[in-house]
Amino acid sequence: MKKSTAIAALGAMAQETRLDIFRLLVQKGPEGMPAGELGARLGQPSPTMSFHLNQLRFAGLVTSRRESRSIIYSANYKAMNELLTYLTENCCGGRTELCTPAAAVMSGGKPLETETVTPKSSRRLSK
Amino acid sequence: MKKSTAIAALGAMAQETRLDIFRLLVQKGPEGMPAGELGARLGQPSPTMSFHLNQLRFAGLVTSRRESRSIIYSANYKAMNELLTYLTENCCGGRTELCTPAAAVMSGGKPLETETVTPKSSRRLSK
DNA sequence: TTCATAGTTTCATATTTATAGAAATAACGT
DNA sequence: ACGTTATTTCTATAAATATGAAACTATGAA
Repeated sequence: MKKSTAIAALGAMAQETRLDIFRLLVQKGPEGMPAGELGARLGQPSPTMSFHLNQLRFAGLVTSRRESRSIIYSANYKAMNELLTYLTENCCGGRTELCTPAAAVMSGGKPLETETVTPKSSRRLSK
Repeated sequence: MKKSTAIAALGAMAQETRLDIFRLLVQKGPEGMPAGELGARLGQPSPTMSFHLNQLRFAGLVTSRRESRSIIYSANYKAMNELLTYLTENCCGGRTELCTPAAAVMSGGKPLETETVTPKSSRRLSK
């Protein structure tokens, strides 16, 4: 992975709404989630969502596909994997063991605490 | 690790000069490196360095100590470890194996390619 | 003390990023 | 063709970030 790619990915993750988006998509799996549902869950207006989704897309962290009226976004696990690899290789000075996440050791660790996201504006999901 | 801490760390790394600084410090080890030498190696003026070093310090990624006239910065491996753990746990949806860096598997992998940093202004190091 | 060195802080400026209303576009049902 | 829904693009504005000159602070040496 090129340095510039890593910087783009880091910058994309370094923002609360985008980090929330990515976490939701990762939980959802390859099936993905439409932009509207993401916006409703995070309590963000659609232009704001569109902006952040674009940032994530340019950074290669999510992919999108149209499905009838909706546009479905999904997490790109490969990109996240490559980012973690980059950080591990480049920012742990050979001393890989010093920076290796605990989770990696116990393969099949705890199943991700689902710390529910609090929407800013309370808006209803799907009617 | 709190979400806000992770965002601060990601933001700190998402900038070329700061990523370069961190990589140099990680390579150097706990001994650390004075601000001046970092600036000389990266070809950045001191106020710029001071600014970026502060960002890294606020994000908890580096520590500093005064040693006579110099101020020595060192990488905080623990912080980087925690960031990687956070990303692995929160952004890999339980599917830890999908995002686990290869480097973590082959413990004691390749010793970090030292891709030399090109200084912007060609300035001499140490006289 | 005075001087040089190593760094920081202050400041002005330029650039980038974030937010959200209004308007435009796309896909579908009638 | 028309209305509805889903999302984007355009636009404006506010806020955060990056840069470097100039001024300031701390340390050690002459």
